[in-house]
Amino acid sequence: MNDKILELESFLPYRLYRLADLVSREFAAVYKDRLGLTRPEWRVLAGLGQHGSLTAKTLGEQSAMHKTKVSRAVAELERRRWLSRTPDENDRRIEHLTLTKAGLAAYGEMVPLAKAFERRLSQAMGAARLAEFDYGLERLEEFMREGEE
Amino acid sequence: MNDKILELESFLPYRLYRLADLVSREFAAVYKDRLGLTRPEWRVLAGLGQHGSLTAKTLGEQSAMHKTKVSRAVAELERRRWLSRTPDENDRRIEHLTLTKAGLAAYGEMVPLAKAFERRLSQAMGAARLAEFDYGLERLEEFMREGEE
DNA sequence: AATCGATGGTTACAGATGAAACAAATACGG
DNA sequence: CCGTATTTGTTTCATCTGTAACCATCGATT
Repeated sequence: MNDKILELESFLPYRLYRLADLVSREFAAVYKDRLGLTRPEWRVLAGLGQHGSLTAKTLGEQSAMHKTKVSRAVAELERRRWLSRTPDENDRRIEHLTLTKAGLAAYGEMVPLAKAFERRLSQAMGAARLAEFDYGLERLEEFMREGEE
Repeated sequence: MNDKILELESFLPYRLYRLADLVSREFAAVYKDRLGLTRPEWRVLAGLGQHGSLTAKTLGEQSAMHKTKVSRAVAELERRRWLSRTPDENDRRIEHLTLTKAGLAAYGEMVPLAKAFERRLSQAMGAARLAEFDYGLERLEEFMREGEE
């Protein structure tokens, strides 16, 4: 092993990033073509579809997005009337975000597409392999989160 | 399994992207603090450090970057005099890019840091787990590349 | 209840990004 | 050769991004 040289193509951070980028772009094509959404917008839709109602802050945590991304994505979905804001009764800084009928319809359209996409990915590995891979992801996530706070 | 709902936190594309983003940011802090590089610049440095001399095109393929990113990163590293361009004798569209002394020094400084970073990641999983994980990455990469061309 | 720090969220700004248009050179079919 | 298509690389432009500044509100302390 030459330790003066780094093999980029087997460097874990690079491989991870490249794969994630590739996968993410491919999937982005789905919701972009279909619904004209950006990634932050898709994540907001996904977050609210899954949880029913969230504040901007919780939404950001739940979907790992910077608050400015959340703010802008929410504004856009509101403009389309795919979500609505309900002021909190006790804390006027907060608004509860909920999908409208139209938003739910869009979400309902995306869910099977997302699942189909994921299924294709999973099939690229076997089910057993996938479990191992998932576990690896988990360990890494956990490791990264430790170093944080 | 409710098939009307997608669990974002276990959705593979999302998990991959989130982890890659986290890891990438953390590592970016290293080369940013240390050398003031952006990610594209770091990749150019890494590509040339590893391969000695490349054209912009090859560099782009080798490091999975859009040609405009390559173009700009190369321009910046040239401005710093970390790399130099040598015109190709047979094809005047092409320039061969090589690191200067200063560029090599920076690369030499980064390699052990990169390896240390990767080692810490690897240790988050066992060695056996890592092999499985690597294999999973490979399968996914391959699968994604198939769908391409 | 007045003050002061923390919190939820938006906005302004500066930098990074990719699609598309571009320039310069080469390849290739007639 | 000539003209056209292709390749390499840069630039332009419109969009996306995060940092930092900001505003309004809340909570705790006095």
